[in-house]
Amino acid sequence: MYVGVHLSSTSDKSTADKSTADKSTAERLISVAGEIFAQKGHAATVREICTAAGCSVAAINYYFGDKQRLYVRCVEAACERKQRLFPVPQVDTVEIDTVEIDDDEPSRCRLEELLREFLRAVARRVGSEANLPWQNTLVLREIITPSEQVSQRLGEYFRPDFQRLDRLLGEVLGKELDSLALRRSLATQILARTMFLRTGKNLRAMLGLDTDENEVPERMADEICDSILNQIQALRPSLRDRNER
Amino acid sequence: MYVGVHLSSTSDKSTADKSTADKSTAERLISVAGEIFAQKGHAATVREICTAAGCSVAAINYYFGDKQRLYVRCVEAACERKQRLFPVPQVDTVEIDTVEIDDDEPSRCRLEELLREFLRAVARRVGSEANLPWQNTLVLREIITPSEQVSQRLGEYFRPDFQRLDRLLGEVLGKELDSLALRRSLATQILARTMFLRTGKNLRAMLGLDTDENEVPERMADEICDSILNQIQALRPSLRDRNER
DNA sequence: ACTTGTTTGAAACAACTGTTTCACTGGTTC
DNA sequence: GAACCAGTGAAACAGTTGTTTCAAACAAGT
Repeated sequence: MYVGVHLSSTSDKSTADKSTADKSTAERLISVAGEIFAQKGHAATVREICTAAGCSVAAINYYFGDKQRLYVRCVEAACERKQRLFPVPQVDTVEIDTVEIDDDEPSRCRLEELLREFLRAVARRVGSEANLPWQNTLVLREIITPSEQVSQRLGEYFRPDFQRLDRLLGEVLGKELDSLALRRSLATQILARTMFLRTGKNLRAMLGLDTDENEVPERMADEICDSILNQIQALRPSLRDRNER
Repeated sequence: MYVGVHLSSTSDKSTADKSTADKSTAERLISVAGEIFAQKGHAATVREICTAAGCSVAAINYYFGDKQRLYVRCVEAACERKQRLFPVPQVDTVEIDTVEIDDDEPSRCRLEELLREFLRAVARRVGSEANLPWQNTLVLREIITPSEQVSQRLGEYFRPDFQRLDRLLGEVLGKELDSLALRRSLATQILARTMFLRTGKNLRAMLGLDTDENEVPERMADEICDSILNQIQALRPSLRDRNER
């Protein structure tokens, strides 16, 4: 019977993933299974996973208990790797609190640069397919058709970053513009355009469009950030008039 | 041996779908299989499909040849139903061509209203979960992990609508602002925020956010349209100065 | 009634599914 | 050496998979 203690020796290896070599069997299983699960979902079979990982079928039950728990572990590993490889810049709340919220121009510029760095970080996380070949696909699958066991765990991964974005938007808006509805509207727009960094590639391929040069995540993040800041600017009549000199 | 001529009698039934009653076996199979495929992907089994459809397992091979071709038929049926139930307003090119492209205010208003109607239509298509319980999910699955046989067929369904959006954006921009890069940028933004009408629901549920009242597709389409028009407006310095009186 | 072609249900098919068992490594500790 | 133990491979397990077969049911035309 599986008791679930074998993985304690593998999770502390903080080295980057080598290509299916010199990794432990459990690590190889996760990366190989993650890729196959991303492609085929639950239709992936334990035999093709183990053949690709170069081990016998007994390994899955030995290390993870059963196929379902291997799948859950793959999603968790995907989130962990996304966060570790592309960490969101920690918004120092102290730094924010010391900034005066009124129309002080340089402090607002500082806040806008923080938002830009944040958007670049999450754009890198979603858009860099080379470093995350299957992780984003697997997470996207769970977003479209959530399974009970995984979705709440995914929520725990997303929530802190979302709250950070929400707080950041509130600071950029300033106290006379800030409102829950406006923050949600802007955050929704950001989430949508960020997710499209991943889904848009396939959609463009379907439409037969040439993959444009905006593929670089930072480039797209800047476009999103400029768009958001312009929309906020348009809501600030006093500042706009000042710039219209 | 399956010869693929049985469906000719079912495709001309243009009535709306009744709930698994009085429909032909092939139609019941498509709607039931579509729902199960949307939930479980290719992990769905022919037996659970046929049990839900109330027929024997032989029916799938009799009407569709095999499971894979039933799946392809489900995706096609999803696209057909989406287009039939929520048709995109046919932009009358004659009407557009007769409109002068210069800064004539009422004609530009007319073009912007055409864009708004277009965005509302595609928002209804993507956002109305009551009338399309599984169709959008199935199509989204194929966008994230495209299969060779289906993706090009999906492209043929999407392309005319996308080209119509592209043309419409060019007209709204006007000849002095229009450019391929700008059109693509705006179209990308629109596609992203439209797709999020569907994916955002699950994401909000994961984040524990209360489902806001903006769920109404038209409401969201108007928000997108206003945002797009404002961004275009910001690029038109002459007009903005005129409105700043 | 008889023939015709279409549709269905039950059973059977081989192949494959996830999981378990068990013998057997290779290494460590007494 | 002997005893231990995490880790592995090969085989076997019962159950399920997609597909096929075949006889029966059915409606329609002659």
